[in-house]
Amino acid sequence: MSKAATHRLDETGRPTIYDVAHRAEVSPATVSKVLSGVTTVGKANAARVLDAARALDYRRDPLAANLRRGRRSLIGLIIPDFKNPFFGALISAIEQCSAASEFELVTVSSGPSGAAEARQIAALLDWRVAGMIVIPSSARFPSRRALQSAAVPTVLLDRISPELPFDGVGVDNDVACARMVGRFYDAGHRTLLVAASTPGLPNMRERIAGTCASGAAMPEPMQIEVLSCGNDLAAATKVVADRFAEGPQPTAVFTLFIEATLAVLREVNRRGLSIPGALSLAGFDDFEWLQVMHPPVATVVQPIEAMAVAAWERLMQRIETPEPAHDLTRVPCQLDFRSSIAGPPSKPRSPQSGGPRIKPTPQRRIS
Amino acid sequence: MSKAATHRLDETGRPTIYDVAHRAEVSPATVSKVLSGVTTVGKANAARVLDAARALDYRRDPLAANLRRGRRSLIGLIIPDFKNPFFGALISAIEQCSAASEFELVTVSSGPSGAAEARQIAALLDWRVAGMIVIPSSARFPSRRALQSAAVPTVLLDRISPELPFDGVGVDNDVACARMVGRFYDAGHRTLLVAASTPGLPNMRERIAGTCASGAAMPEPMQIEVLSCGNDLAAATKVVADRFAEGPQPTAVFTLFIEATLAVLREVNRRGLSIPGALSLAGFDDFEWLQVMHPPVATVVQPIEAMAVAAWERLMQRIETPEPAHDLTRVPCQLDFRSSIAGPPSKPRSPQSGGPRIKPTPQRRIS
DNA sequence: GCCTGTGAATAAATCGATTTACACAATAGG
DNA sequence: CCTATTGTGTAAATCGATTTATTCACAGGC
Repeated sequence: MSKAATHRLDETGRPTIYDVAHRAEVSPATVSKVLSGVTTVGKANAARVLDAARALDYRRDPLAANLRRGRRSLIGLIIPDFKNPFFGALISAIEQCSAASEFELVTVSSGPSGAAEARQIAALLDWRVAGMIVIPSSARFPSRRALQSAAVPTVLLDRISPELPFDGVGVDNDVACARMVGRFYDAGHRTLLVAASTPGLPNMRERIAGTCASGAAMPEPMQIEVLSCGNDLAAATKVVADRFAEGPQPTAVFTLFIEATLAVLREVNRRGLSIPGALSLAGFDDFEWLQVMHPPVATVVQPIEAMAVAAWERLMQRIETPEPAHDLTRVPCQLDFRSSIAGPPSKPRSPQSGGPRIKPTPQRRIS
Repeated sequence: MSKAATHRLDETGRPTIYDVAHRAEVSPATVSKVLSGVTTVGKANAARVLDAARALDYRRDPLAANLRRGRRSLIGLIIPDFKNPFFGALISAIEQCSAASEFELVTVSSGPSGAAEARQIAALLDWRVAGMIVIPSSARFPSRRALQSAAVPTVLLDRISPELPFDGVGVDNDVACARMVGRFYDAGHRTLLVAASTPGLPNMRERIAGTCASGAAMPEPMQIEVLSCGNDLAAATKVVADRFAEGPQPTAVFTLFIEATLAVLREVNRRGLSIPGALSLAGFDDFEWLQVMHPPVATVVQPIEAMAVAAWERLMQRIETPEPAHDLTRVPCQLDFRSSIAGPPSKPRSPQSGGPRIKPTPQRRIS
């Protein structure tokens, strides 16, 4: 009682549970019970507490509440890079899941190179998050030990691998790539240049594997060349430029990450190549601007919403049942075959001349 | 002592300050002092505490620490939309500032429509953040009262207005737009279509005002038409399409937000217009993909890094000196004049013909 | 009438750190 | 030699909530 009285006076003005208790003429314990929905409280008292809380505009201090109770009310989300709108869309979708739940979402980034990953995970563990969704920055995932020993429910997202001892949600990279390769094949291509990032990311490995396997399995096996383009746009631009300058001119390119797509478009521009006349192009990851290119670029469309929902639900499961199973969920990608893929130039030509023109095929999206 | 002993056994394994104290054979108070850098501790004891902390891999619980001490160690950042890479880059830059400081950054979004703004701000206030950086979702900014009465140091970013009682950091929208208008004028344009979002956002108002004022101030005043395109891509696409279908064919378009730029590019595509032959185009906000368009699109480049640094420094100032001044900082934009701006078509044509057409098939700049 | 069981409410302990107030020793000053 | 001062260290209170253990009243069973 004196606690409430003194407190009410010296603090900046936020009411505490003691103030509410005082006004409702009950004990702080009763207030706590009412506010957290315990049923062993009389109807009359519950109503008085609710009134008092409303009247004082009381909001519980999550610091104190979380400190006392074991389980915490935060979910941590770690993404590699805020600048990549694919991750942005993922955050957005996960945030929507969290808004409908009792948890609050905290998003931090590990930096494109993953330098901050361990630090950020440690910080989130310090805050005693109830669970984490992580897009790992590398296949080795050095923070795994910390996460395991902290026994925090964790779901890996997008870059998942069966070797890591966590639940995971990703897309069917191999299948999607295989289907895109099939499209190149059907259009008549027998050679394909694949622009990958530094292999080592699990999803990238799957994409490369799916692409190569599919190409090799064709009735007339394709000749597939994989290019390691690094992680960022600058590196990819250089690698792509070098490849176009040196090797035999590619007639079909499949870019496995968005920076590579940009890099190829730059090079195509620089050389004045025509798409799909001289070069057919398809890319992983879809963005609106790819549809306003000339011609629109065919892409593998990742099911962002479905990934977010799957990851969230899996995490909620693990929080309720903390058995450390590790299941991998695969969400199927869509392919959007736009007019950037056509047949190869009928004859080998000099790079400048372009190739045969075909009229743009109507856009269609298949599941 | 018994506290430490019991604790060490039943808990999941995180050492507390009592464990460290026990191991270093000092009191918890001493440990706390050493760890927070108080100097009134003997060298020998300090060293022992540090050793013990390292040996136990002790990490302080920020919940307990923040609960006890008045000031908190979190900075809240509220942005409208994670999907917009401009905001993504801003988050990234601010995160770098925070990494070099003692504060941790928590980023949440208010949703493109701002529906969640009040809720998110209230939640951050519950967590007793030390300060906030907010990109308001509307000019009215209904949360201002809550922020003021909580007396939390706050810096508004990007969408700032002298009417709001907070410090603010933004760009020189009017100047940048005026300069871009000058470029159109110099190229020979005397009419200009301006694609704005729903006016009401302070930055958008400034852009419109700067554009109109500059156009009117030219030796031969320009005729400027402002189009309200809504907030999202779908709305902008429709408004732009309607305008191109009905009015006199525009020969120069200045898009004041990125969705409008995309919408215009879509429409240009659909109609097979040539840029800059039939239509000159410039846009606010720069992204890498705008450079791989045909031709590359001229843009106003916002100084993202500088904005982040300015906002961070201003916030740090306000946290140290909590006087509720409200200063507005303006960071200058750069203009990147790319080849999407040229002279207007030499003769006016009928709306149906829409100026010179090019084939919808890709046509690169042949060097 | 007495004992037991149940529902409702509270006092007090607790989470893990910080801070205040005080104790104790060593040094300095007179 | 005694007191004031300074430098170090600790016991205990505290932040604001939750939870445990306990009290109290009342109803039912024998």
